[in-house]
Amino acid sequence: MTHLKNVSLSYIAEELGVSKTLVSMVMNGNGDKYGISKKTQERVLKLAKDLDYKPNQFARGLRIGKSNTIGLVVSDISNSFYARIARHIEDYCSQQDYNLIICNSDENQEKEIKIINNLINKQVDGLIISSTINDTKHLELLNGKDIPFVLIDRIYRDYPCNHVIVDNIQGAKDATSYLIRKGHRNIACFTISPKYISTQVDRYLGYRSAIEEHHLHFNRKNHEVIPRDDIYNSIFRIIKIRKNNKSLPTAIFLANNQITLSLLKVCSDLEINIPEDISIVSFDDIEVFSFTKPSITCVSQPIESISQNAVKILLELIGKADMYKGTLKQISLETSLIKRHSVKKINN
Amino acid sequence: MTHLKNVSLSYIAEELGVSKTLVSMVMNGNGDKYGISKKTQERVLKLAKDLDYKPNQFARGLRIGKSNTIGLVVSDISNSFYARIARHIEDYCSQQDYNLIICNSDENQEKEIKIINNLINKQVDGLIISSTINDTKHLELLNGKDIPFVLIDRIYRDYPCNHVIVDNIQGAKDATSYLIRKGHRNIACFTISPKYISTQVDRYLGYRSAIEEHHLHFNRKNHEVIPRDDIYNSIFRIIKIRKNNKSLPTAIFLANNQITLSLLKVCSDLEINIPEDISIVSFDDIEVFSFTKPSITCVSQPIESISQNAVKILLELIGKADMYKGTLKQISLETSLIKRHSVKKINN
DNA sequence: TTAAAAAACTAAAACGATTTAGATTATTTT
DNA sequence: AAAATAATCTAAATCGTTTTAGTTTTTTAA
Repeated sequence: MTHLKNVSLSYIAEELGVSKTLVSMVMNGNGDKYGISKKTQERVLKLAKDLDYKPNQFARGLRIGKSNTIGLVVSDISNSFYARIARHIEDYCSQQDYNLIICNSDENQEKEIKIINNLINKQVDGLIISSTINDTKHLELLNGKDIPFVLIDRIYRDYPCNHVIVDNIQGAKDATSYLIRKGHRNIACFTISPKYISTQVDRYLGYRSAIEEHHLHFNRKNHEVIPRDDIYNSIFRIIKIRKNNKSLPTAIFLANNQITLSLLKVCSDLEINIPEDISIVSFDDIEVFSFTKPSITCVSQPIESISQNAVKILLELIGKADMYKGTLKQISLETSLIKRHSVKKINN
Repeated sequence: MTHLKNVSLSYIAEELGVSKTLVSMVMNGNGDKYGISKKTQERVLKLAKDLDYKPNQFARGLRIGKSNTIGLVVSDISNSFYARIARHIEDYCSQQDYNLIICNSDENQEKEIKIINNLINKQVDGLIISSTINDTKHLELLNGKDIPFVLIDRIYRDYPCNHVIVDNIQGAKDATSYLIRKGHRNIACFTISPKYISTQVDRYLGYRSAIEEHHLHFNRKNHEVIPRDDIYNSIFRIIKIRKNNKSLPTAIFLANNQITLSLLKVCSDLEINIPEDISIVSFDDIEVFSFTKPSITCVSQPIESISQNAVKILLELIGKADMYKGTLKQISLETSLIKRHSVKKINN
């Protein structure tokens, strides 16, 4: 393979004795539209193929203002939930000839702002964001620059925009109701900080609503917000104190998979048995949950559907920005309760 | 925030009544070098900041031929091992102002070729690849086009190039020797297809070398290659037959984490207890392994170091391609054996 | 045979940055 | 005050596409 200088439109045009306009038209499949003769089209296509011509994306992007790249912003791609989301998003993107730039915000607001600016700067055609930010300035920025985006997983109650989420309220309600049906009356709920994140708010709401609908006593002290940067220790403290007090709940609804993992360790360290001493239901179905002893009953999110819908909406927005301007695409998907072995039936 | 037309160099230049050459120089931090007066530099910087000027990356890329983007090719980003690799690679990249495009090959050779072509086409500045391909044509292509790349995880014995791997032979040897030291004499080894992948070859070699060094009887039948697309069933069959035959080994060295996960299920389904009936040591330390009952003894790879070294080498190559031409950067890192509870001591 | 219509093609501008090769202006030197 | 030098700054080409507004050539119609 000889190492030719980069093959450009002009080079092909020169070789064939035609204009680069013509070559461009043919290469973009518009030969017929512009009335280029079949014979010429074939000549162009043939040479382009022989020379392995690849249009320069910088030049193309400069001219038409599109990068065919979208950005994905999540807190941590190594978190199994986001890893699977990312995997499916990449699949759907690549099917549509889009590439995916993945960035991690680490639940750090300034970092996320930086990332979004960087992605704008990189001229991504659109963004899929699971945002950790408390306000909506970043979204206003995107709207101001007419850059399409879709929120996933987490949303803003008072700033409507395109999103694909899961019905967290219902999911949490299902989980809690299941515990109630199994005879539990004293059920705690652990959410994770920062507490403004919509998923955590909604899951708490769902938990609470199940408690109330079943006319159980609602005890404010049964809700704990676990600080994200010290999960194990804070759970350890909470459980230890309650154990000493003999005030352990009979069941806990865990609104986040990281909390659940730490709780498992804590229980093992404090010699508390699941589900004999405490029953648990977790949000998210991560791989680990089917391998633990006992395996964990949990609320499963339709990861593939979240991903597919997010990409679909985003690409539609990118394709015809004006057409969708003003319309909102908001999707809320159902969760499903996966019953395993972390819940014990109690007879009252 | 008024929605200005995109701010360009020329716009800033016009506003200030200077040339865009000057603005470009200042914006690239070359004001002093080209003798632009401090006062002018400040004026430029100030206005650029006020207008939130962001250089157009297409234009810049077109001119200087750099995208500040690198591509990462792995088989599956949702696999916890690669998810963590990706996470660290993204960290190091973003620290150096590079973005990361992640692609999944699905262990499909044609797909990987397509991906690499697409990434070349996208003008990535370099690639980090964990390749699934059997030959090296794709690498020759990259070399032909002078696109720097670094292989991770998997390499080609007879096609030397830059790489960062782990000493798989030693890791497997450590694992197997540990089993031997625990009194095991009949040790099987399960690797995963495709069998040409260097990691699997090397781990088998390490296993074998431990057996031989300890003067144990080497039994060819103790090595099984599990087909990647039917892991559970094929392990099920193997174990079931051996169980019926009473020819189960006392221990198995599992050269891949997916095999281990399936084996756990199989053992549970066939009511074989680990480590009482069979001891196991796995390659890779994935999160699950500390949560299973029993927890899994395994060979852990230094994921952060692999990632960091790969990025470091790649960025050096990108920076000064000619300087490194001909030199090879090859790094082999040490693994460590993490002792948990999946191995039983046997008294002979 | 010539004008009109249709078919096939093209020149040149534009996108927005970088960079080369100079031009202008200010300051020193003699 | 003229010449030399230093300090600032700039015009224009360039990267490789796409696209607008044509032009040229061929065919058809009268």
